[in-house]
Amino acid sequence: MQLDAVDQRIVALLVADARSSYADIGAKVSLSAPAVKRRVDRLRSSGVIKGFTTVVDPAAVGWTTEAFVELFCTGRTTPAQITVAARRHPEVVGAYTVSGQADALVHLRAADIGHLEQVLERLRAEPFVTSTRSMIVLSRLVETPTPVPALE
Amino acid sequence: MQLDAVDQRIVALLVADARSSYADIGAKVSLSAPAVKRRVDRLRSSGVIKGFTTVVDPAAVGWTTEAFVELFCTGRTTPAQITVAARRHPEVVGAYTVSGQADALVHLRAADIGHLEQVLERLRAEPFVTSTRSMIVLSRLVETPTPVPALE
DNA sequence: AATGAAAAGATATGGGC
DNA sequence: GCCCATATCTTTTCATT
Repeated sequence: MQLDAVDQRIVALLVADARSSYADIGAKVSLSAPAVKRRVDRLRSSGVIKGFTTVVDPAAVGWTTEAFVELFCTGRTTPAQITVAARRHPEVVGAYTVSGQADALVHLRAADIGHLEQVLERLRAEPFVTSTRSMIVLSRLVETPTPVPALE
Repeated sequence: MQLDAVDQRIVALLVADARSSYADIGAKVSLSAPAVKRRVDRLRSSGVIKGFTTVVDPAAVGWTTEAFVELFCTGRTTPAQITVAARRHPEVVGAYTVSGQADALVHLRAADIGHLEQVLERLRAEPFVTSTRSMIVLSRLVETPTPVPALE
């Protein structure tokens, strides 16, 4: 789908605050509220906007530990297999196939180090995983949503 | 701040859809709309809820390339220095200090490989960076918000 | 301290143009 | 795309537990 400059600004405003009213957005992009809503509906149904979510402080909900784990897999492993395995574990918040030495990179959140160790054990028990290399997050410096070129 | 079971369910519902109405949430947690609003206000002001955002398909807004870059830094580098440097680049969507060989891990999104290369050059030009190791994302298998133990 | 009911104002949403 | 009408939602006030 092709986005014009107004669509991009609407998306950028919704990324900044998903609960903005259509009227507020409209005031900023010089459209009426119904016009904004129609664009947002179109952006949603076309898949540009995948949903609206809430940014939660992980520590506040009891998840204080975070890690990135490189997976080294057997030769015949497919991305689909990794996906299925990753989705089995609610602690996996991100998973990517990557270039370089590792085959995949998995982003984990866990309650504490004990929980993390347990998830790592479960991951390493997957039949296609030959080895892993973990980076435990010491501090989260930056974490932002996908930037949208806003064309201000 | 201490969250009770109802707070956790409210947070989980808002993570699933940040635009749910207070009445809808209230119907699911057996509270009136004003009661839900008061809890959400409290969760926001206490920092449990950091904000509401929109999940965008990066490809749809012109960002087709993604990478994770390990940074190796000089001995005297502080997390604050890395934070400042990372925030200078809008392509940095995540940055973390980590245990292991690397000092930091940076998550980048860029329009294309050329753009990514240019960002990498800028990162490597930071005075405290001694070397980098890049993993280019071949496919995004999983990407979900922080899970909230929902206690259903 | 937290809740529900009611009321007022703001917003969402569909139809007509 | 806009304007309008109505349904729904948000938010404040107030009384109750």
